[in-house]
Amino acid sequence: LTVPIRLAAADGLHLRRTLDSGQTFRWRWEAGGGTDQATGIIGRQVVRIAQQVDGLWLLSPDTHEARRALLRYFGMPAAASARLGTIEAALVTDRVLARIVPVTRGIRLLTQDPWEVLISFIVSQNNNIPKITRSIERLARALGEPLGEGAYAFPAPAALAGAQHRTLRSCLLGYRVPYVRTAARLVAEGRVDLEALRTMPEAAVRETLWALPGVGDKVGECILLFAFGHQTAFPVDVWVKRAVERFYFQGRPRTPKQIHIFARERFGPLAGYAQQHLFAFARERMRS
DNA sequence: GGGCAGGTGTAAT
DNA sequence: ATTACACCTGCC
Repeated sequence: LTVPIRLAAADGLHLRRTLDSGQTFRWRWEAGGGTDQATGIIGRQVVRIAQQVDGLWLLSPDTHEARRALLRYFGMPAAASARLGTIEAALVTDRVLARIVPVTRGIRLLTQDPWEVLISFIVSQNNNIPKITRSIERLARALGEPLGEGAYAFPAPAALAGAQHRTLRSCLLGYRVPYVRTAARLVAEGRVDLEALRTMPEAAVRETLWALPGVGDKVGECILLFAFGHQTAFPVDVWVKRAVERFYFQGRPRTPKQIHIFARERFGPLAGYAQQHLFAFARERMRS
C-alpha cells in the first residue's frame, strides 16, 4: 500500500464529470473509504486517483512517471490563462451558458494520446458511451500489452493493423471494422504521422484527419479537441445540436454545419469548453 | 420483437 | 449543394 500523493490543487475540477464526459473511455469507478476512486489507463500506466476537497490525489503507483503522466493528462498545474475558474468565468458571460455552467461546472478538457483518440472516436461514430467503452476494452484485451491487474494498454498501431478480421469483429466494432483497420494501417505504415500533427497548424491537421476513413466532421473535431488541444474545435453530435437549437435558435432546426459555424463565431477559443458544457447539460437534462 | 438511437460514406437528386 | 439511405449493436 502506497502513501497517497497530492498531485495538485483541484482548481475547480470535478473529477467525475470530467472522466465521465465522453472524452475518454478508459476509467472505471469504485467506492473506496468515503471517496470514490477512479482507475484508469494512461499509456502503459495503470493509475488510481481520487478527488478530495483539498485536491487531486494519486493513490497508486507512487512513481514519478505516473505523476508526470497524470499532470500532463489533466493539464496541471494550469497556467493562469488555462485555470478552470478563468475559463468558466468567461463562459458565463454568455446568457445561455450562465444557466448551464452552474449545473456542469468542473469539466476539464484532457490531453490524450492522438492515436488512442483517433481510434476511439472512429469507434464512437453512430455509437453510445457504454458500447464504445466495451469495444475499447475488448480491443485492449485482445491486442494490447498486458499491464498487470487485468489491465491492458491501448493496442499499438501495428497490432490493430495486423489484427484478424474476426478479432476486430469480436470487439463489437460492427461495420466500423474496415475504418479502424484502414486507419491503423495508414498510421502503422507511417503514411500518416500523428506526432507530426502536434506542431502543425490547425488547417493542416484537419486536412490529414479528414482524409482518414471513418473520420467526418464530428469525429475530426473530437480529435482536434481531445488530442491536439485545439480548443476552437466544436464537435456537433445530436445532443449538442439539440441544445444549440433549443437555446440559441428558439428550437428551430439547423444543420450541423450551421451550428458549427455559429459556435466558432460565438465562442471562439472557448468553443471546445462551451461544447463540453452543452453536451453534459443536454445529456443530463434533455433526455426524453 | 420491431423500432430506435447514433456519425460517416456513398449514391442519388 | 443538399438529401436519402445503409451500416451494427444494444436497449426498450
